[in-house]
Amino acid sequence: MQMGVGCVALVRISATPRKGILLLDSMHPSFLLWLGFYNSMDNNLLSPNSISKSLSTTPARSGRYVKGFDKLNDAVFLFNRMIHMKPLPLLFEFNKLLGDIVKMKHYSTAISLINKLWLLRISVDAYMMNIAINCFSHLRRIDLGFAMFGCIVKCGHEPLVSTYNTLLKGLVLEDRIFEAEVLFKKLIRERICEPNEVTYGTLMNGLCKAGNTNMAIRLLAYMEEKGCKPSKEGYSTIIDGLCKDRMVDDALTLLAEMIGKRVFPNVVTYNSLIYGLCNLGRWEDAKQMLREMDIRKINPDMHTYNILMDAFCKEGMIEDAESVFCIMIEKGEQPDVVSYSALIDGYCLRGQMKEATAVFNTMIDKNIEPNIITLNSLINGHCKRSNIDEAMKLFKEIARKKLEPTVSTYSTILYGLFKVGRSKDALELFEHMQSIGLTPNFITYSVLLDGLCKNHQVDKALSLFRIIIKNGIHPNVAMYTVLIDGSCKNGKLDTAMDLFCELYSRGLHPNIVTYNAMINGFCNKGLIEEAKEVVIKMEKNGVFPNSVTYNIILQGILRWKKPKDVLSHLKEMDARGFSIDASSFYLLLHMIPAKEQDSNFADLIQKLVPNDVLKSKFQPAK
DNA sequence: ATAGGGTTAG
Repeated sequence: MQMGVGCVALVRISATPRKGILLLDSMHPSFLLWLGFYNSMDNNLLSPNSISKSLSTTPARSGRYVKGFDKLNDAVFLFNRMIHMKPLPLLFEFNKLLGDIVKMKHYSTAISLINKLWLLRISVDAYMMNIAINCFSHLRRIDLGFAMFGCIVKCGHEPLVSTYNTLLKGLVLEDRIFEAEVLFKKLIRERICEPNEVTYGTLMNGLCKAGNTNMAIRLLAYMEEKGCKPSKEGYSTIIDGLCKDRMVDDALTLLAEMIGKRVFPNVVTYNSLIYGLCNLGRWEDAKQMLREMDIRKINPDMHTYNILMDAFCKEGMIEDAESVFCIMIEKGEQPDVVSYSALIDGYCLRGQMKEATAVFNTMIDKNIEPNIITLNSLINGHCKRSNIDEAMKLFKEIARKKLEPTVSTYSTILYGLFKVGRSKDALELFEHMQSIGLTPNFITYSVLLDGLCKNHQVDKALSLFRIIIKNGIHPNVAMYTVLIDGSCKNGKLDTAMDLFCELYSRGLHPNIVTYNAMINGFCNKGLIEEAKEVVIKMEKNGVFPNSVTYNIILQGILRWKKPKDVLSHLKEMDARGFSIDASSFYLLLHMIPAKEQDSNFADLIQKLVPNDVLKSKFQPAK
């Protein structure tokens, strides 16, 4: 745990006699310089004349405050006037103004203004300290927050619980949950302060974010034991964690429990539940939540509408999402970048790039700045349609818009490049993403393995697979399936069989796709009997062959010219209700000599070939 | 009086 940094020790700070008020020694021009803030910010967010700069920039994560430009301008202007008023306005006036600026998410501006007070040797109180620490947290610089904390301690002031809460929140925002836990335990063990419901709530949120909802639930029980009554925020945190873990019924139970204890849910609580229910496709239950909100006179907000729009779009129900879009406007909520992004993603998932682009243009017309997620969706849509040029155009647009590409951006582009066979470019991009400090994740690796296999670079995929495992990634069935399929299609049946065994030893279970890949491997080698044995084995394991399975075997029989097996296989397909796909039909036409096509065959084929295959000009699928 | 906890999009 870094409690303050070295440079703080060099700072001489003197306190005014009044408790809770800090005054810095005038020898130092700026606390930001002491804290190394100017030097350590790479993106120039805070250069010495940052106030004017931050006036001309909008916060990176939201386009919502573009309209707040004048408000920010006013706030900064007022602040600067207040500084020179005599007598000086009360600190709480400054704090209120700073609070407004923080609400507008102009964190570096707020820090600069506090710094200005500091420079003028105007005393700063604990509230203002909390504001500053909070701003550092949002800028992902909790190290500087701790440095500031060091200042407070240094001049002999007792930090408040809220100060610790703010520090905890900063750690949570940087995913440093372990350190947050350490700090929390230290507070209790050394009796530094009595945690309040905010302290517990912050830590519970951190635990949920780290995937440890169970521990968060235990903490909820613990705080009650200690006589600290959980607030609606505390309950909502756990409910949200449970919903994200898809344990929505447990979340609903907790909702009943909190109401039983007369802690009443608000719109945030319901938003989490609606998200969780929609995510499981429990539309009726989600509707019930909306009805309950209505009864409790809780109005849906922006998040509610966005959650619903997103859920509909993911289900391909864009028309319903558009209805929600209209309703929210009717109810006086302006759709924001999330609303538009949800719609864009919905169209992209359906491959309707014209429509997606139209929505994109609309949002730009409405002065709503697209963010990286919006662009990622569009890039994904173009990649899915194999339109890598359009995808690349947007990829370049990211830098032009001064946005930061994410790991997902790269994963998506990698997918697109592999899809059109540009594996060399993909591998270069993979190197590039790492060189700019982005760590590939599970999805990146999955895309890479799939791309390499589909582009006949199975050996590369296999050696990468070993590296991935060494790096601590736990492969799933899909990864194994990709490699098994790739191995089989490249004639490496032995490798495929080894992978198949390995998958079992990891406690994973092959699915229908895995089995089909293996069956295909045997068929490609002419080992039709072995392929059929796999079918028996998979049925024993509770995975049942599908139409693809039977067509793979049929094609194996046809390729390896075993006409005697054809009829019996077709009869089995008929018995099981499977039909002949286009590839099989193509092979049937070309490989069965005319004299073999007796009436028996003709009838069966007639029966097993669906009309759409007959009409498809008999082109093979591949 | 002013600060600090929970919700949405790839």
